[in-house]
Amino acid sequence: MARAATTLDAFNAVAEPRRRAIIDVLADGERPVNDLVERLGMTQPQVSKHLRVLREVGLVSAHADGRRRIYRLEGRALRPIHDWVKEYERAWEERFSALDEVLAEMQEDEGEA
Amino acid sequence: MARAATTLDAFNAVAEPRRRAIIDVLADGERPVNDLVERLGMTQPQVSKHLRVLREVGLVSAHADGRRRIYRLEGRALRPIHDWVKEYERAWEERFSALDEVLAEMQEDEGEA
DNA sequence: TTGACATATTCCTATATGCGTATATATTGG
DNA sequence: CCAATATATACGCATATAGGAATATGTCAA
Repeated sequence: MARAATTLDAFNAVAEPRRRAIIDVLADGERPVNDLVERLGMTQPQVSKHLRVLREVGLVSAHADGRRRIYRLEGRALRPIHDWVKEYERAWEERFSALDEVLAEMQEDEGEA
Repeated sequence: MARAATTLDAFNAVAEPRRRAIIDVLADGERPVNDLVERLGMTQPQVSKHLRVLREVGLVSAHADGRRRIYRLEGRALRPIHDWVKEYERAWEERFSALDEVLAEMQEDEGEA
């Protein structure tokens, strides 16, 4: 078996640094392909191919504007990643002392009840 | 060129679902390899190989305990992922929609007036 | 229609993968 | 030392990749 497809989910799509770079640029607003090409210094086919992957996992959407295609970030597709990794946030937030952790958990339990 | 190495960074290491599963189990506390094997229903070599990848990106550490090796989660290696994805959090928190933001600001201004 | 522009797709190749199976490398108990 | 246990590594395989180059598709302008 080979590695999972990049188009399997956001985790795989986003593992590629160039695709994260594209996402970061699109975070400032929608852009045509050529803008990304210039801004990122990658070749046009590469950008188009990366955009295809991002489209297939729902991370970007596109609409036509004349002969151009405007790409827009669909940030909510990043949510599964955020939700998963957030669980581990306290691992590096040392302000969560042992006591704080207990208190936080107690509050969480209350919230769930 | 092929895909980036899974050991390149946490993004790539974590793209594999089985490795996330290992991380999720280790979140409850350190465990020897065999525990992971039983708990996750994967073969022992597979677990060892996934652990190797996780070790190489600093996501887990290991120490010997007799003939066993106890693996521990190093959650702070997930921080780059968290930091990156957190930037996009408001994309799905609809309470931060553009309109809501404007309305909230107007109300704040009224209150101050 | 023709040509220029914008984007997508195809073909090629080297490469790293994840899994299975088999085997190597500790470490312990007797 | 030997056998048993625990883990790591090696080998073979099918597969999907990222990049480059070339080309196809689509759209506008005159």
